[in-house]
Amino acid sequence: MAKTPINPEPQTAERLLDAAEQLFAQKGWAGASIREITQAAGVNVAAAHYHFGSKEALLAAVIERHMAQIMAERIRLLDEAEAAGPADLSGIVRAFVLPILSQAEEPDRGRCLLQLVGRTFGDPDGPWRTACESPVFESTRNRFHAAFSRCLPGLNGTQVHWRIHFLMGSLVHVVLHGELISRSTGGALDASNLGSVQDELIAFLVGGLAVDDPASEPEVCD
Amino acid sequence: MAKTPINPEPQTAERLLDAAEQLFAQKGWAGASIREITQAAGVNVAAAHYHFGSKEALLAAVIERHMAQIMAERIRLLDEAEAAGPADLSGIVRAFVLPILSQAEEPDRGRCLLQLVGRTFGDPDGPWRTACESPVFESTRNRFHAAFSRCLPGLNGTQVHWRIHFLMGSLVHVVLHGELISRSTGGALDASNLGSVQDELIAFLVGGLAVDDPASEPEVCD
DNA sequence: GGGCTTGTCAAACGCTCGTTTGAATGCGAT
DNA sequence: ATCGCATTCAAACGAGCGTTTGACAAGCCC
Repeated sequence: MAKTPINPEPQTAERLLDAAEQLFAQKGWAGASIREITQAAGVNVAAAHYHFGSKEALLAAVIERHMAQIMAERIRLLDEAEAAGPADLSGIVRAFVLPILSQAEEPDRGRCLLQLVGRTFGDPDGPWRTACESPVFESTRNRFHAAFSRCLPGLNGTQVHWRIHFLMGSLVHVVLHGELISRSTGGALDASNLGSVQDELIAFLVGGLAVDDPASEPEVCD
Repeated sequence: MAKTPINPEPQTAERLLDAAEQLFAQKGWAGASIREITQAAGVNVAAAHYHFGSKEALLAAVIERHMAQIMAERIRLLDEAEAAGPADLSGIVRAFVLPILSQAEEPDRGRCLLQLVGRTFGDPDGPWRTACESPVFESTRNRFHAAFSRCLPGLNGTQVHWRIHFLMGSLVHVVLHGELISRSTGGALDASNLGSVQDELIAFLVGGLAVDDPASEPEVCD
């Protein structure tokens, strides 16, 4: 029961989680092997199964280790934004987006975790999908759906739902490929321009969320 | 030289491409095996290496088979939109988005191919990335960058570049997960509502692209 | 001390992987 | 008839996979 670590190396399980996080993010579920992970962690192959039971359970543990904390941070920011009455659209978007983006800033663990979770959306049936259907995700999504709906009275629930997913698409794309996108414009993605990219993203998302219901204005005008 | 097929089964290579497309899209690069693919195609394991040389080359052949055609369709629509003077924002977005979405409608091959390519963005270093850095992609991106820039005179090149990527994120997300998103609202994603989802997406993207430069208006107002 | 649990280790389990081989087949050209 | 070429096939290659096993060391409780 982990009363006191017995051996001189106290954190086998945590080092496994670290290595698994990084390698799953880099190579994907099928691409990263238990042997690679245990070797990177400097532990025996059997240790992974002893501590987690299976490769799949190891992945689930990696995701759960950090994702609930991001959801909590989202809720905290939303509470903060709604402290003085209903929040405006920009505030809700920031509460949704900033916990992800600030995690993406720290290159060591944060970005790996996010690439890992972002890959969830690209792997249709792997363990990723089921791992991300936890109630924490569900409740957070409901909370934000309500906040957005309050801010966008002209839209019905389905429309809000779709727009949240449009938002998530842009967000995931930036987290996964921000560095590559930035490099293709000539620059890097460091502290000097990361803030402005975040502002650009938030502005884009607010602009998209706030457009009028296309069904109510069938005419196209620029 | 494929003068005339000799054996009674005329298209071994094409059936391999079909099966590879579907299984790569379903299971990912490392998740789909040559044995699975050749079995689904009803051909021998060695046929894959005889016709394509390696698993990696097979994937490249799959991508190249359809992606250039989507790019050509994008350019065609953009030409059409610009036939009578500079196109408006909505017209450019439609030219960029519709070839993808209409492919996504046909469940047989189109959607598989798009899930396959969409996964490209989620697989950092696999053969996907290099396969999608072809000059066809490059030139199409440049063409649309110019069109968007003309439509958004208040933004510099880097801003336009980022906004195009925000757009691509939403687009890829919808293509990959449209069915799942739709199911989570209770309905399916069939012909009855697919058109409205497309309109919603285009409206969202136009709204996001058209927002003012956030750097020039530092104040937040809803 | 004698059990008992916890953790680690090397070794092996059966299996699937991508790839290669070499023989067999069908067909046009000489 | 004979060669050459294109194509297919069953079988095998070595490597790596996830997982299991059994032994062994170290601390706890009686």
